[in-house]
Amino acid sequence: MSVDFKISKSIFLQISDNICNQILEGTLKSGERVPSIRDLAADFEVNSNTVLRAYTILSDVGVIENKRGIGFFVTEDAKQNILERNKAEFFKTDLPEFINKIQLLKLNKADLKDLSDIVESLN
Amino acid sequence: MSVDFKISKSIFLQISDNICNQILEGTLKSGERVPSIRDLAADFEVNSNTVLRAYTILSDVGVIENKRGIGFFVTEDAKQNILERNKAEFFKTDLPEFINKIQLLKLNKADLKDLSDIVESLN
Amino acid sequence: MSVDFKISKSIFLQISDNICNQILEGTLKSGERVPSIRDLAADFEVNSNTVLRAYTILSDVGVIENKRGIGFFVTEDAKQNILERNKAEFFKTDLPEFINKIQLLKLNKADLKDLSDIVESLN
Amino acid sequence: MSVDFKISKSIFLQISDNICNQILEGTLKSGERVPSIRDLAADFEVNSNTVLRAYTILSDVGVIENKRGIGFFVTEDAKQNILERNKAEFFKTDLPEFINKIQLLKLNKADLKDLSDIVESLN
DNA sequence: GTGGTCTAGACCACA
DNA sequence: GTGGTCTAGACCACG
Repeated sequence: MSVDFKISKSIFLQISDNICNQILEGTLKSGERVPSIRDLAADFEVNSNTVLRAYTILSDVGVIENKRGIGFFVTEDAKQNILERNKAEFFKTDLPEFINKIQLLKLNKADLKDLSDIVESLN
Repeated sequence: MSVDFKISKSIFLQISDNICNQILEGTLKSGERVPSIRDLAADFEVNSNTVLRAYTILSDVGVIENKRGIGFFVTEDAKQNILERNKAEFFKTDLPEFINKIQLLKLNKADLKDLSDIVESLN
Repeated sequence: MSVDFKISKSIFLQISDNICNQILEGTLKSGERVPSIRDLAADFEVNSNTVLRAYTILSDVGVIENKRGIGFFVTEDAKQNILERNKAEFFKTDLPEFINKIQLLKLNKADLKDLSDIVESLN
Repeated sequence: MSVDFKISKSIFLQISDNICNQILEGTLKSGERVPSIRDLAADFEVNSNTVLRAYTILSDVGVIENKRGIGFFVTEDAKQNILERNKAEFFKTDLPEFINKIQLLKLNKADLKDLSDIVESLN
């Protein structure tokens, strides 16, 4: 695997996002072991400390947990945990900022047709 | 004025955004003088170098212009200028990311009712 | 049995403490056989090397002894032995640290009523 | 300053404890700047990453906060914050374990006279 | 000057 | 084998 990291965001955050997304998508399931720090560092071609940092953060927020000497495992409530955090962040920050931009830029309905269509197609 | 800067974004960028927003809102009009670097630094309780950096960027993109010895002034086409830049940025980055988040978080119509209402009320 | 090990202390130490406590409580008596390494490893869901390490330590300090091919047994003077070691450790380390904490946290008599009652009820 | 760190505990934890204790003692007051990472690293003769780690933890728990480009400062509610955390930990873990040890070791009143005296002298 | 990120690598305890 | 700590040092953005 060769991964391109964005320059605008810390690598360790991109790694933790990557793990979270795999959990949300179902690629990684509760109880499953995530790759060892060394393996993931090799895959991503980064320093193992960088992966460790990502894993430490995910541990702190209860998405993965360490079984000593064995590795890190996805927690039971990882998925829900991630969704809750991300939703809270979305409604607190992303949505207001987005609405603010719409109004500041004086966009019109036509500009946002794609968005409307997508929202309309939701449950 | 006591301002809370976000940790995730450079202060000088937040300051230049602030000026741009004031121009978009009409608080600052073409031809008007923007606050002196010293005053704004005092207001925001930041280093004056930080304000200078924000003003330099705004000068570079033609939103304000320096009249030596007098101060910085909002250019004639500042508003238009900002709108163009921000719109391009919005459609290239903000909108796709926003849509992506909606889908990752599996939000439903009800979650986004506020947004829909606002979009619906546009021209 | 499913046991929660603390993260702050080695598992093998927690296992040896567990055995010692059972001896102090009388659950395990002198001359009795302690669980086989395999059984205990299965009970605790740990690697058998980890149990072996705990047993090795307990053997070294004369709390259990190995009868080759049969298993580990509680020694005659296990209880006495443990008490002496633990008391020495208690007065040298635990008690001073505990007192220090009481003072740092500026606790009052009411906070420590439970403790006082227990101490008062001793011989 | 030459500091002796205990081998049984991570240096970065001992550093964060050290800062907390200075705050509890009043040596460091709310709003004051804590030493720069580099300075403290030099004082303690450790790597600056080690100090950074200590400071990061203290930031995460709201004991200090970063003013970008300037340094770390003790938060308004640092003292209360530390006391609350430590007290919660004390009543949840330290006290029960301590009481448990008293009983397991079958200590008597005489053994704990010092402790009793200290408790008795509290408010 | 400040802190923040990342690397390379040593060393350790633990399972 | 696993992760955890620490070091030394480079490089960066920011104020």
